[in-house]
Amino acid sequence: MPSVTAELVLGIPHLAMLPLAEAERFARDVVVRQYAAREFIAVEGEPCRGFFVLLSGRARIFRSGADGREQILRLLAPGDTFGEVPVFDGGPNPATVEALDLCDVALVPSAAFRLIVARYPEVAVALLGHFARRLRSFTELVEQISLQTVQQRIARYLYMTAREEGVETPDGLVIPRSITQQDLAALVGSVREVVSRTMRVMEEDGVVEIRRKEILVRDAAALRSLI
Amino acid sequence: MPSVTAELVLGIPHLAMLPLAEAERFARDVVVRQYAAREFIAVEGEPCRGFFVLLSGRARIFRSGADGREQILRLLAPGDTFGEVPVFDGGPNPATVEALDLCDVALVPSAAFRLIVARYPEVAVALLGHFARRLRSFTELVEQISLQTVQQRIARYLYMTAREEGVETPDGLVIPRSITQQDLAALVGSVREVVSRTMRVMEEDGVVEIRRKEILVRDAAALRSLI
DNA sequence: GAAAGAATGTGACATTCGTCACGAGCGGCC
DNA sequence: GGCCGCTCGTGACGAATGTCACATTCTTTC
Repeated sequence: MPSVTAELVLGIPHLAMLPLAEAERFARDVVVRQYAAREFIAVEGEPCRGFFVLLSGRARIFRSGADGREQILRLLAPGDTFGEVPVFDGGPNPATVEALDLCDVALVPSAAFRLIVARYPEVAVALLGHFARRLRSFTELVEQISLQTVQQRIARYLYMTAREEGVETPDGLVIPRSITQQDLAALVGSVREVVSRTMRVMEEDGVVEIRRKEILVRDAAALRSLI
Repeated sequence: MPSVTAELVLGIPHLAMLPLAEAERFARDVVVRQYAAREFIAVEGEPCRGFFVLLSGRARIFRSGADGREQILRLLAPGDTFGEVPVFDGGPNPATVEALDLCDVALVPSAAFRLIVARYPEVAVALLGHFARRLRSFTELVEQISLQTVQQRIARYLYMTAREEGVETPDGLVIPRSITQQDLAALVGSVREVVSRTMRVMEEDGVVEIRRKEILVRDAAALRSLI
């Protein structure tokens, strides 16, 4: 079991305001493990052992339906936490978490964490803020899947990603392609083929340019107007 | 401004464990108002004034898309609370809340509530549990809308409602029709016509019987197997 | 540098689902 | 009792989207 430092604990979003002594005590309970690409970090329906912090690598949280189709609920980047829900409602894991790359993951046991939450109101308030933001983003996701077309959802993804990760070039914003079309489809609630075709149409309209490893947003305003 | 008693405050789910003195102090900040059927209690995008408790009547939380279609996120019954999200993430209302009946609603101002949360860890923990359950149910909603057919979603609604509110009769469980087909459609992410037709099909298959004011579940097992 | 494995592009097709239009039933409300 | 408004039923239609099959391109591995 790798040893965990107090710095790592203080680096966990919800726990940044812990006193150092408490962080050191707490560090003894935290376990770090590495997961290979495609390995499951948590599985839907299984009992919860605690909540997780993604230290490095990327992962996806998804649910899968009867026919094998999947819906991604959230993509995880380093620093993100997940698995808080079952810690606080006592149920099983609501979804499956799968490593996309090689991932380092810290596991914070439920019991220790709940103690901290009850003792440090700042932690509880930080966590409430986190839950609130997550609920808000679920609201958006439901609206998009239910009320918007696939093209609108893809346009939104591209527009948002371009704003967050886009790199300026003479031709427009370049988005490094961080996920496959398969995953993009699962993210927007569709299937690979439809995503491929939809992006082609947007390319023919001169809005974007689909390249192998990146996407060039030629006309951000036009992209925005599709949403 | 109607006066509010400490008992009412202690009856609010998250606040049940407050000491009486605190509840009495807190009661002075709470405001009760009545809303007519169809009146908006909160509007998407507007700034948040606090969180609400539905004291009597029923209401729906929904988002509406460009074409006027609506997606219901949650149906509210007496005792339910809503509007907590913007209190804790600082954003505007994420959705619109509309009274279905004549409703009595208590408004708990943000500032007073946040103070209580910071001071009483039990309140914070209760609230975390509440948020966690809501996140879990959103997970279910997303999966259903994204991965299941309209028939499956309707079957699930009928099955769940029959279990919760159904009354045993010789012919099967009777569900009082508490919402219109329009609202049922908005709840499962579809449109009225499709809901009407789908329920007809289920009726022809002998699973349910659609009556004017109620729905009879003839064969609960068959209903379950449709999900 | 082959060979295997991913990821992607694309055509043809099936089906669900949403849209439009209209009629019927029921319940207030003067 | 008769006019309205709301809810519901239903047919016809079209569009969006999912399915299947297969070719192509790129990446990784041995």
